[in-house]
Amino acid sequence: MRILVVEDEPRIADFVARGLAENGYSVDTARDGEEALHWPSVAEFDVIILDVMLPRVDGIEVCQTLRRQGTRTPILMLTARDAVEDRVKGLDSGADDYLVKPFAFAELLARVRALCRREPALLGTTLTVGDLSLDTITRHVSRGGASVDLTAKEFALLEYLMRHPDQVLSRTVIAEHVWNYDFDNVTNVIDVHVKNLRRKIDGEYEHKLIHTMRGIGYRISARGAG
Amino acid sequence: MRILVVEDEPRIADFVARGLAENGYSVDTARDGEEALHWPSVAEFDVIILDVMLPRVDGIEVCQTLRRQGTRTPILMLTARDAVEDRVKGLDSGADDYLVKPFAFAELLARVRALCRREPALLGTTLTVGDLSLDTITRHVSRGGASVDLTAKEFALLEYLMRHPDQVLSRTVIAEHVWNYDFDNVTNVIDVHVKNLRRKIDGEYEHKLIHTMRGIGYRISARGAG
DNA sequence: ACGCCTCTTCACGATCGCTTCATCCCACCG
DNA sequence: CGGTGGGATGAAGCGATCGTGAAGAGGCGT
Repeated sequence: MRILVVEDEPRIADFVARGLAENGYSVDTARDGEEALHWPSVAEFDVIILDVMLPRVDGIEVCQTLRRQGTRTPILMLTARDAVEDRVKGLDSGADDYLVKPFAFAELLARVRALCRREPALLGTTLTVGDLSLDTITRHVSRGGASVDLTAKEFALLEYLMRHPDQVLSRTVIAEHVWNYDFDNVTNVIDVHVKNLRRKIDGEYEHKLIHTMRGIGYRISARGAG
Repeated sequence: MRILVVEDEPRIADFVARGLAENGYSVDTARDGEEALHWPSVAEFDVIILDVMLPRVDGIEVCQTLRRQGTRTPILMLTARDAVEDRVKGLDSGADDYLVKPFAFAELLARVRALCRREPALLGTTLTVGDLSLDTITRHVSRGGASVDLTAKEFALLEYLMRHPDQVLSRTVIAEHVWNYDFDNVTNVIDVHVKNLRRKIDGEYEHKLIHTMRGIGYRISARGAG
């Protein structure tokens, strides 16, 4: 899950970025509204966290612009504590939720999770493909009852695949969601991680779940072909 | 449904009590923390609404005392709007939810309803993970019968871990609950305390309970891998 | 005021996993 | 059936992260 944090104050930006990274998100940051709007493929983020008070172009304007461009990415707005108007304006401008500064990180995390959950209508924290299951909160992964332990990147990759089952995901798309922007797409990092994932989850099983679509990308599916 | 409202300001107390009564709740009120604690059979309420700012004994203290006495009644805490520390402290001291003043009555009502629906099994007195047990009231910790003595921070850390077994907890999240809000997240205090906890708890045992999830955080679990 | 205990800080070494690279394998093309 | 290009694989480098010992800072009771 990729998140864009738009925040001018470095301390807060760091605090948020680090916390999110620890919780398995790929994070990019922008220091002002203009930078946010010029961010390449801004639409590819899964969530955008937007401070209202920004130099140059303020958060509400950024939000409006994004919505006008057709971006549907969930936006979480950070507002000053006593500016009720901002909250209203924020929601009116197309934000999905707001959080009043200063806030506890656990609160931010809870709201980000809620916003992520929105897309896949699936309730609960567990993703399932065949006999493979992955709990997004406890980070527990098991296949056919046997638990599997994964590294951070492996988990992020598998989670992304499992959020889009039966769907062919190109390397570019995967890179965009599992890695952050300064990703060097000439390497075969993804291939290597896929290989390691396979060893851990498809390893000894007859019935493979991760499939290669030559020249296109990867697909996770309980069905064999398709 | 019986509700205890603890609030010193008469206007707010009246507003809340009256509104709740109109919605079919039986309401009692206390004007300060001391009165609240001396209320006969305080445990018999279905919900307690507690202002943080109270004369004599403040809300957080009341909350802690109640929990220490083994009261499981859901507590909704009313906090001032800009006091993040209060929110965090409130939740840590055993409150189930909080509401920032000023609030809309409809919101209060919604939260009270949510708390009534909740099963009160949440705050048992002893937490258990494998052969490790921790009593939140007596503050007694033992592993496999042998008692272990911990320092205050170690206890707080272990309690927090044990309240979320099998779950990976990031340092940011741990810091927020075990330390207070102005925590410097560049140090490795958490690591050090984890190390000391391990020495006391996992030390000589073959079967380790505290696991490191590299790049993510820590997890306590009776199962080996997670 | 003193000493003890706990919490915190710091520096350093060990470890782990992400990434890179070279090489091998295989599917699909003509 | 052989060539080609994309994918798989194993190993190794390196940087980030974690564990650890020791020492400083601060609080508490005696």
